[in-house]
Amino acid sequence: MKVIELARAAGVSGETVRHYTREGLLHPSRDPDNGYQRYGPRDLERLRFIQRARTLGFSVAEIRDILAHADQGDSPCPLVRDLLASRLPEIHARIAELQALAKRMEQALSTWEAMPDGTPDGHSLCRLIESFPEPLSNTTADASPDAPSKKETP
Amino acid sequence: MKVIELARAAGVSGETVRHYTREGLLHPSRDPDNGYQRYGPRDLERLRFIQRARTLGFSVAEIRDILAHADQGDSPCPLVRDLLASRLPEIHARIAELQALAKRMEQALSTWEAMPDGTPDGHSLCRLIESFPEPLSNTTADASPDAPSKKETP
DNA sequence: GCTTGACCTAGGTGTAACTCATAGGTTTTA
DNA sequence: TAAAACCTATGAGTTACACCTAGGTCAAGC
Repeated sequence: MKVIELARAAGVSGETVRHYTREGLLHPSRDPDNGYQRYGPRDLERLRFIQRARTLGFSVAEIRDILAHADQGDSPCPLVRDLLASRLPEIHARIAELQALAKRMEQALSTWEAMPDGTPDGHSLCRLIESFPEPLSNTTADASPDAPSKKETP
Repeated sequence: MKVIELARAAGVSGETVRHYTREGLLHPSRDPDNGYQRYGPRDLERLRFIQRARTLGFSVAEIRDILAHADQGDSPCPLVRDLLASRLPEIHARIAELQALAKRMEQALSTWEAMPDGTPDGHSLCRLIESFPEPLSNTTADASPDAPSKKETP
């Protein structure tokens, strides 16, 4: 199979297949005549595995690790389970965040209906946003020298 | 105020303040003595506005536009409302996606408990993932020449 | 035989919103 | 006075691809 054939069989773009190959998730052989990448049915299985793992929230790098374990004959299952278990609470947190966001947006839109559309007065920028509660910030001071960072689904 | 002072007052990192400044959301003056950026209380208000807008799901570029409108004396409100209204369904879709993801993950973890932890047999990589339904793929063929793309909250 | 279109290669760029690093100058504090 | 904390500008790294360049390959139709 050539790139596009594999891609079509799995329902992804050729670029995606090339990307996974560059990233070391797929290991095609080479056609000695023209240097084209050649994939076999095992690669299709592998690609489908990748897709399922992606829908489970694994990053490409994590999937590469999982596949590397499996390629070495080790069971990747404990790794997979750990990753899954550690990610799950993050997902739930993200859902809660987004639900709060949606709520704020809906609240904003409905507040709007009660407000005139005109230019906001004086120094105010947009009441709609200005009247919103601030994100829970440590308004006073921050112990750490710099970077109060917050990462999401890494 | 210097960078860090503004940053601490708003509960963000100095880098973030510098980033917003580079991106044109904040317009500090310069200390002629040493070239340091100088922010005033208006910048703190502005930064807090930015934070609220970010929690409402606006991108930095969108906020720059909103602020530019307001700086010109135009009401940014219609712009804000349109952005809000167009983004809301995307947020809901994203929530649904994440909920489905969480469900799959939980299902995976509980399926696991019924399975042995050992090396998966033969050619299987990880039953846990392999036994999952494939993402709804157009397994047969794809009309478009390439790139079945899918974007999320741009 | 030749063109056309679909495909291939490698490599580089772009995306979002920062974060981190580099290299050197300044201010504050002990 | 020296170290710690901060400042400057600039460039690179992060994710998972998509897109582009520039040039090579291949099958089909004329």
